[in-house]
Amino acid sequence: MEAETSQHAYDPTRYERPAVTVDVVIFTLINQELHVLLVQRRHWPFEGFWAIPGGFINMDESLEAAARRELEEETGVRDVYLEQLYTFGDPGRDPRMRVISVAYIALVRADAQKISVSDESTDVRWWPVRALPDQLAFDHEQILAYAISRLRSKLEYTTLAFQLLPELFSILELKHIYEQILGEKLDKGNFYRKIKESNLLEETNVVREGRGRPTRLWRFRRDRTTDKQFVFRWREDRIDRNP
Amino acid sequence: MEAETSQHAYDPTRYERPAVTVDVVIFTLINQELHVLLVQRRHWPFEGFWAIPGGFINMDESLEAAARRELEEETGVRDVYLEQLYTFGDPGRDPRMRVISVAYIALVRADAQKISVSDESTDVRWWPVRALPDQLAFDHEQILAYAISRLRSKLEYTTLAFQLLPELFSILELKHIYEQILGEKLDKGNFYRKIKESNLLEETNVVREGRGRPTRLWRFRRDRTTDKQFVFRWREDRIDRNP
DNA sequence: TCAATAGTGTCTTTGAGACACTATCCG
DNA sequence: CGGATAGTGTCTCAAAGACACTATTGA
Repeated sequence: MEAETSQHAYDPTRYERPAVTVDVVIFTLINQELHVLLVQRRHWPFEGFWAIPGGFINMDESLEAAARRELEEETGVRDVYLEQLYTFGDPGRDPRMRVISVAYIALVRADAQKISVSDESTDVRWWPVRALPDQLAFDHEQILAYAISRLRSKLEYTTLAFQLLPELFSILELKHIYEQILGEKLDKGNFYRKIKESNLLEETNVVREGRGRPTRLWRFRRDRTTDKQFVFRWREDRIDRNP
Repeated sequence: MEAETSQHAYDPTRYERPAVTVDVVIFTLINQELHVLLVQRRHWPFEGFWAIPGGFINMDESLEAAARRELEEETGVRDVYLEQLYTFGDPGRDPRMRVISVAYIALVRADAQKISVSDESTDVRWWPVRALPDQLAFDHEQILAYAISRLRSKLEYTTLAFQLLPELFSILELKHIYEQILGEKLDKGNFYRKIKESNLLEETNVVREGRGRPTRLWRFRRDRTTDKQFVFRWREDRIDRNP
């Protein structure tokens, strides 16, 4: 219950209030590799450090709306997969004041992220998750680590990976993504089998030529951008511990 | 990143701030049935409605510490399983002001909850989740529904069920809990097999007499109260959608 | 003895994984 | 033809489920 813990009425306005921000961990795939968007801070504290993009919530918008606003401000992208990750609120995580940060994960399609992130500005960058900056601002290392771990575990039992792919892709490309993110090699035959059995993909007539035998391209069946259906599961074992 | 969205420095203090509360959905098992603790509101808004216990955070305590404080205030119980659920922050969910609520789930052992919840006070009650009040205060129906769904899905792939059990219990009791919470009958033989293979339980010499053949009692192997090891998984399929 | 509850054994089916095989392109 | 990449078929083994069986108590 809110604003009332014991038997008497409370005056909630007399409480000191923390600041509330929304931070968005934005993932995309660049050259088949998982990247995350970070911004470089220009002021104290943590001046020069890289940080997860975010900002204060407005009093009239929902948390998710705030996350979408931040996302669009940073990348110009809308209608992407967005999910609340966790809320971080330890005292002292920001030296200026008490800040509660509601962290979100966003998945941006591989072909969409080109639109965004103006190339000339050096203070916003896609970082490969395998080679992140040594130190991040605030407790953002912890947030990012948790985001990556959650993404990994969710990919194992959801269709989330499709959110990262372009409209058309080959099955072996998809396999590659899974390998990237799970960090292990998968068997080609078994992958073909499972993905076909799942019936989540739709064959197209499009074929892409390459060095060897040309590849058939496929697309994800349902409305991709906002799909939250959790159907396909590559592997059974996954763990999502709290940070 | 916090307190800085664009290129210039911000004065964060000029932002209006929401109130931040922590709500704790406290589960326990009474007569083998899942119950949740609710408190009845005595003041506007939602006077007379039942609500999830919670309260404002102090400026010098972490979110989890606030949740533990609330939990102890309501039930007198410490050292229980506690996990952050989700953060609810839609504008208008509290008519008095903008409130961000960080919701937690707590699991209280079956034999512990007797200590708590003074019987004479009618404004704090354990409610069976199968027969909850029609309407709850604020958006607490949504919070509670999500908590139950999360609990269900987590029980399927974690050892969380043990957190609800007393120190000693029989395997068929454990099976009963799983059936209760999953809402389906499980095969006795298969349950015995899986639970033994998991090696999570430790046989005791204690035997409980009943109507038929006496039952051997078991205990959970590791430090139970704070154990977060996710090892035993009754079934593979689980889904945890956002609320 | 039987009713009641506890606990075990075993057969069948499913599905994951390993891995060898075939297919189609370019040169 | 051979190298390269795409895609298929099939065997094995382990785990899940169904279900029949045995065990131990009290009345």
